[in-house]
Amino acid sequence: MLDIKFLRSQLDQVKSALRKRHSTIDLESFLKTDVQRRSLLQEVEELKGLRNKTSAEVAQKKRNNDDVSELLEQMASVSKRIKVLDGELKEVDTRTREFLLTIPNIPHGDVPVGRDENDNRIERFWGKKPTLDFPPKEHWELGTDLGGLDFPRATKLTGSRFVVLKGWAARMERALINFMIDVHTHEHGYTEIMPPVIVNKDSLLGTGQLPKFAEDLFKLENSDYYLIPTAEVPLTNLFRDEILNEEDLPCALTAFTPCFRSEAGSYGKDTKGIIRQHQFDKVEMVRIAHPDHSYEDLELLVGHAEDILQKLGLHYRVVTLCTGDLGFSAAKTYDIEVWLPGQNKYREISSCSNCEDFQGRRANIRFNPKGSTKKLLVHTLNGSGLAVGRTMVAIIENYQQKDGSVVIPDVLRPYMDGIDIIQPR
RNA sequence: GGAGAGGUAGCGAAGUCCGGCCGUAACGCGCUCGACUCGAAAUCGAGUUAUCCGCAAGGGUACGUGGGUUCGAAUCCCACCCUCUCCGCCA
Repeated sequence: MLDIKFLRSQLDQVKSALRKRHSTIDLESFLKTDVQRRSLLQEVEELKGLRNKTSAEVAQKKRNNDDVSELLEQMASVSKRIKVLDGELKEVDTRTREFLLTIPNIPHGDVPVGRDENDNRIERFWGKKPTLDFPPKEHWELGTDLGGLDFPRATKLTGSRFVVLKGWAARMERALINFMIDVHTHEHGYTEIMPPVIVNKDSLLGTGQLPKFAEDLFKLENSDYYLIPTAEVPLTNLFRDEILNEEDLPCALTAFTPCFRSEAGSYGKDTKGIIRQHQFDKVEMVRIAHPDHSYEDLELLVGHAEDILQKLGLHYRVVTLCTGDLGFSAAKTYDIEVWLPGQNKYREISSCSNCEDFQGRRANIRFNPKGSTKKLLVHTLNGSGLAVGRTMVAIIENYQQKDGSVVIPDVLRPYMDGIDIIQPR
């Protein structure tokens, strides 16, 4: 959510930011509502001031046994008027708030202006593509042949875009989760959290999934509960409506959770394999940061995600998302794209964002700066560290051998009973 | 699911029966500053809600949420939400 004062005073800047995002939000009619709101507010506040003053007078006169009938008569009509105006004001207030909740964040000045992923800026590469002296296979073919991925049965159990992991694949999923969490907690200074994976509406409003993106979520019937699309939601909302101490910043949290996405509007995309599922595992990192240092924190965060890929020996590149590709709540986002030889493509495996105070304002997360009584909004950052299923895809495709076997990366072997290779049956 | 208790500032909590002199909200804790001290503890003193409109002066709002009664509601009435305790059920 943007600061309404900022919106009023820096209208041109906001308009230009929205244009860069290719957003078609109508600010003009909103501003008219805002003017209306403020004039209503002034009128009703004046009347309430009068009412309060007169009420005190009534109390005083009654104590002296003076006649108050005239005052009571006057105030009856004032109160009626207040009730009418309060009703109008409430309606306008609701509209204002709902509108503010639909405006996306303003991109950071460093973010390249562009339309879609083709305009993203490549920042750096790490590692090299593996040299394979045979035509590489895609992960679903290898995974199925090796008996680890079972798509038909997942379809039977549930439907499309689900998978059953079996044997070594189930084991690798669990190994990856433990490996990632261990690195983040032992080497990167994160505190591990096991949050609920079902959250309420306020939490989703706080991080920006609602009200605009309800169709992307799974909602539970007969309640206002939703399955989380990412652990960013529970981790960031841990501090909703709280006031933190300045010395507790930055607060770094990590969590493994399953994530649930309806994937509405992605019907033709990635229908094969486990790249795009309705349910997937992810290790998430969240940082609640001091506003003066949040961009340093963003570099740390993306570095922590990169470290996982480096330890696994997977080639990747880092890109800065352009304005057209940027998510709703983010001011700046780095995507990490891992190389997939089977698909002959770089694919997103982590997304690391600084939301600045956008979520902080929505979720009302503040901190107490030393030597000041004024409470300030925190900056919030989140990043995958990493998407577990996609990491398995990357391992399968990058470490595949000519005979269809898959070598296990060194760092993962202690997590898999020392297994060094998955052999075809 | 049943019974009971509760929701007031950063935290705990008084106030609710009996509406106005109680929301810049008693009292306690915490926090900040100061005094004492070589320093600290203890003690003493001062300060400390948030938010909105307004250039300002000033004013408004908020006692879980939403309604109602009233000139006036933390306080009375109605509905709902949440938390805790006990009972039942349950991995």
